[in-house]
Amino acid sequence: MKKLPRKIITRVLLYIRTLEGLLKEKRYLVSSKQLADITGLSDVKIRKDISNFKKVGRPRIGYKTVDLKRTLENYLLQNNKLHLVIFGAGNLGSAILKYPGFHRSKVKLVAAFDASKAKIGKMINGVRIYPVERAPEIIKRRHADIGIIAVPKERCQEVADYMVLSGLHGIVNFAPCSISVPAKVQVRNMDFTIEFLSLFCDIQK
Amino acid sequence: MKKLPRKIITRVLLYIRTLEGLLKEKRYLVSSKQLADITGLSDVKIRKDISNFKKVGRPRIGYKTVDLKRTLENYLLQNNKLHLVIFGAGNLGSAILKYPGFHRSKVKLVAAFDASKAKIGKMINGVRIYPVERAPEIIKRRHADIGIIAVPKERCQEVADYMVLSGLHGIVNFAPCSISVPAKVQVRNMDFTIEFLSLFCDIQK
DNA sequence: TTTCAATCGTTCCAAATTTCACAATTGAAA
DNA sequence: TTTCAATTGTGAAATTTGGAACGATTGAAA
Repeated sequence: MKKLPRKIITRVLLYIRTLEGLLKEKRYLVSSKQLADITGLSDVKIRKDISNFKKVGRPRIGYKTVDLKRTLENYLLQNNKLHLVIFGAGNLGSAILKYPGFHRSKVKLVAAFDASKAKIGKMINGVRIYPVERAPEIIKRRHADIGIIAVPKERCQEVADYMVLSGLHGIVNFAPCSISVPAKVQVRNMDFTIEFLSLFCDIQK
Repeated sequence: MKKLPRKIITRVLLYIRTLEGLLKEKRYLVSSKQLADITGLSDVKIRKDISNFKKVGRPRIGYKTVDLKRTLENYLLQNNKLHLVIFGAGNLGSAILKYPGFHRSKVKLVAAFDASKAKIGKMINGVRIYPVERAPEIIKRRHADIGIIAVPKERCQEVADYMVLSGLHGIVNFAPCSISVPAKVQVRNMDFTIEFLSLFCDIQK
């Protein structure tokens, strides 16, 4: 299948999260209109996103929650599991380690790395903290795909370089700074302050 | 000036953050190409974003860092300061309270609210934790603009309702769930897991 | 059985966004 | 002084995204 734009992928993941929620409430049928009400998106957009996969809805009825979820997951994740590692086990790192995200079965944080001797060997939410030097070895052994940066921004580029060296192909950067990496490595930046201010600008006018 | 689309606003905030960094390194001139290298965006896009404001660059020379930063800030923030409150002072809430974002002078977290008796009265990073019931009063007194949701998702909608009731016009939701609010209230969702998985999908193909 | 209302899937069009191409400007070097 | 290379700013083309319209399908009700 053709590669989908990031925007659609992100929305589809939101649908999957929403479908998980509906399943917990034992709602086994759902229409694009209902999904639209929950997510705040338009029903047409949702149908169009879904139609990128295969015909799975039935007119007049809607979608079977279970089937739709499975269809979206199959196309997007293809039975693969995401193995994450995190650099930095401070306040933010610990919070991410304990983040109760959806889709536990597909996403697993497999190791944390920290420079502080005092933290090495400790566990947070079932994940062991290792010295940074062991990152290349552990990343290879655990087949980690993506690394999270949760270190102070002064260390950000240095850690990013080390992540690339260790063989990671994706980086989610929570530090409020830009990093420079080879083109083959994908980066997502999560700067809280930029989000706050951008919302602020929106509501000002 | 005409209201800019959110995408441009977000990028301009990134430029401001970048310019702050350059100033710290005493770099007083910068070209769109250099900004492009740092941020990973294209130089044309950067010039076009900047041209929404006023002519501030000089051909062959580039932009004066200080002037460009001031211009962007003036148009976007207009000397206003952002007052934030946060609901939930658990792991994630504490991490946000300690987040070392840029632009400290314009962004201030003024109060935290938590349901746990044990936390009331404590301070985190200079911010006092209050009982949730005092939110409406404190939000009005401190002129808070935006509220952050950092509570478990089971409490998410309930807290969102309370935030709207308290007079907030913007919500940044860190819980992995959707919330329903009146149209006048703007919401930004920050679901870490969706970010991780969306990056994962990108690097898979 | 026929009609009807709800809903999906899709085509076409409009709007937003990005990229391209290039004229205009400017300091530096010949 | 003249030329040149670097850089800005911008109009137009290209691409992407979102929305409107609508035919097709389907179970329910008359």
